[in-house]
Amino acid sequence: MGRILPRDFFDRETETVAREMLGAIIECRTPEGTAGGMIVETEAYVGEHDPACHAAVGRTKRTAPLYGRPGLSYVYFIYGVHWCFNAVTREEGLPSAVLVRAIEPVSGIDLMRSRRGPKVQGVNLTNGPGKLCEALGIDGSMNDLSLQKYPLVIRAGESLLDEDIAVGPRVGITKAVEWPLRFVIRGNQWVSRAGSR
DNA sequence: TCGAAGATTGTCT
DNA sequence: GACAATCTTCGAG
Repeated sequence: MGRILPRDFFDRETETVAREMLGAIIECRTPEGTAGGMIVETEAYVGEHDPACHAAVGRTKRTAPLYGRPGLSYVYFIYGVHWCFNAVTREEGLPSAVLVRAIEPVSGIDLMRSRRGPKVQGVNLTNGPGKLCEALGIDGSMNDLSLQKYPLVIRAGESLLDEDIAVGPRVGITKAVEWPLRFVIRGNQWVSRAGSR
């Protein structure tokens, strides 16, 4: 298993971090056990000038971690049903983050299956922001934590070539949808398909 | 204090 | 493909 990505890794251009997070391993340790997966899909949210970013409406109690140090987690509850996990990037005062939209299970797969339920099969285990959070056991208690220590860490994975990475418009939002800030591993079957209709 | 909207998912048609 | 579920946050009254 690779080294834990240092805080410096996140203290760069958000698009760069989003691109290089592909292939990295996210690992979550809970009392029930440890589960981890390779990141195969990310989206960049780049500050107050990005109308789709939560920070576009200004600093609130909810978006406070976005304004914090690079390398923090930002976990938020959406639609009253699902959690979404982000890694905060850039220096303090510039609120941007990378949304992890899909992972490929690597470890603790039985644990993920038991959390997601017996009916869930195949790629449905983790091919969406809400799904991967449930599978890994991420919830509100994981918000605003350092990603350099447990329970939640991101480890270096295999390095990818440019031709392994596809860039496209973001998914599931209503503002600035056409901005090419979505990064996926080309051809990976675990990539989320939400919104690709 | 109330109403509206949201970086989604599961289920039904 | 369409729609409901369900909660947190924000802005208006």
